[in-house]
Amino acid sequence: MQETVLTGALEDYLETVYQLVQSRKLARVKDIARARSVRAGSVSPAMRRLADLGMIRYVQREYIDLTPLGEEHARRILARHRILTRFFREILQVTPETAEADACAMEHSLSAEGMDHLTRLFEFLRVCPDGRKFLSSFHSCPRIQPASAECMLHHRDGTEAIDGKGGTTRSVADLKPGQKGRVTQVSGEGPIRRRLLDMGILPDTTIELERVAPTGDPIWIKLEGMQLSLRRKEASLVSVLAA
Amino acid sequence: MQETVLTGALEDYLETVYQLVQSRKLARVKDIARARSVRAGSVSPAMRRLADLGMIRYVQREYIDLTPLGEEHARRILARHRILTRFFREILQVTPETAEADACAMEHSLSAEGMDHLTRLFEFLRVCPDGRKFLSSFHSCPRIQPASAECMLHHRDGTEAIDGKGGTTRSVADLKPGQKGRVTQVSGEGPIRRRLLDMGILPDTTIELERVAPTGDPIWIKLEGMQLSLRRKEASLVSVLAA
DNA sequence: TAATGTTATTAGCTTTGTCTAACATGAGCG
DNA sequence: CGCTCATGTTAGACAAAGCTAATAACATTA
Repeated sequence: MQETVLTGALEDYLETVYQLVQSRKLARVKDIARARSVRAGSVSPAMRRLADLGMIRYVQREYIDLTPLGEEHARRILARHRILTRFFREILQVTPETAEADACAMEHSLSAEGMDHLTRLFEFLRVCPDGRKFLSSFHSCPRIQPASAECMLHHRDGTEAIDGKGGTTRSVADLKPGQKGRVTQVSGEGPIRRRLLDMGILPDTTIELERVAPTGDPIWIKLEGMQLSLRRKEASLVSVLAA
Repeated sequence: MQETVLTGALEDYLETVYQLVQSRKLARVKDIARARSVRAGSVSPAMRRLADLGMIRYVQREYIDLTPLGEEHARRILARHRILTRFFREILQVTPETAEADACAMEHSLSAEGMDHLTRLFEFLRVCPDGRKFLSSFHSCPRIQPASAECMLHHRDGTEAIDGKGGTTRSVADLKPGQKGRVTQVSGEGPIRRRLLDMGILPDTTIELERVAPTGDPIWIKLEGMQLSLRRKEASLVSVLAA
């Protein structure tokens, strides 16, 4: 009954124990090992540690039982897991396996505040009419699931909306050296899009064109204080609002 | 130049090195240690491992430099960090420090697919008119920032919307033993709301009322195959659509 | 009762990542 | 030239998690 804190791995064990106790009324070392894809030899010491923390009642070689404290923790972790999985699946629409894996990784690290606000976002998207409308236009966007061309129009509208008082939208490739622009949209698909995002090019970041190679092809930009070089083809996919 | 993979900690070091090189043109062990809040003695071996992985050029006692490979990795990690931070701050509106901490924890574990879809969601919310409209109603909701009562109306509408063909909405406290309901809304604030969420009570989960104590106060429910007990006061905050 | 098989525990080893404390190196100064 | 100080490196310890292999404790079966 120490006053140490649960590590991620211990939280996982606790969650597993809870699920086993719920589903088949008993948790044995062997089942826990199988559920967590770990050898039995790793489970015993983990159980001892959980017992030291006052989370489980653990008499060697007998069945494992949660204390009220452990049950409370386990439920909290499981609830986190569930809402994260649902967020990834229902809102972001990633594949179920990825959703599961990402939820697993996040459930131990996300702050209470982040979790709380994410939950509110989730509820809002599912419950509020604005949210539901948004969600359906998000999910039907060709960028996520090829469907209608409607969304591209939205994007064009969006540019206007960000724009506000009618600045000129152009691509980074059309800026002149020394000119700055605020990113309104990153087009492109697949690896090329990923590359642009990997460089930190996102809506509402400011880009300054530093210089253009004599041939016109590699283009050097400055972004959040960093120099980067872009192919002309890449640069043309980034829409900016000249500032 | 091994073919091992970067661990989370090494990614953090790499990110730090990149930022130091960018901001002050040189990365020394001491600066890295300070930036990461570790002792210098922990940095040296980490640098050696990064060098083994071909991420940095590292001559002992001299300044540290990124290889093109390392630079690519660092940029990707940093971009993840930035978009996660922005998502937490701008979309979820958590406090800046929490946003930073949560982004830090997630940047190493989130899958490429999850990251990609999250980025699209972010862009959509910032660029698409539906998204922008939704976002502003989300942010002005009294549950996030006490403001107008407008959102509660939305919620009421939302219930209708989830409802669809006009079932009866009531609170869990009003169900009869054996009756089931689908959660449409979780009201309440602060710890009591947190407790309900910690038990896994979310929109669109199914709850069955198992039994009610003779006095009427503790209420036992079944949720995702688990038995839970609720105070009457808590149960009355959960709206369900009788199924 | 003895033999066999399943399950749990333990001991010993590995990796990662941290710490402290001792030691090394080089720069600047007296 | 040699001292001192800031900075880097190394060695040794420790904790968390995992693995394997040996052993212990039951349970079943012959």
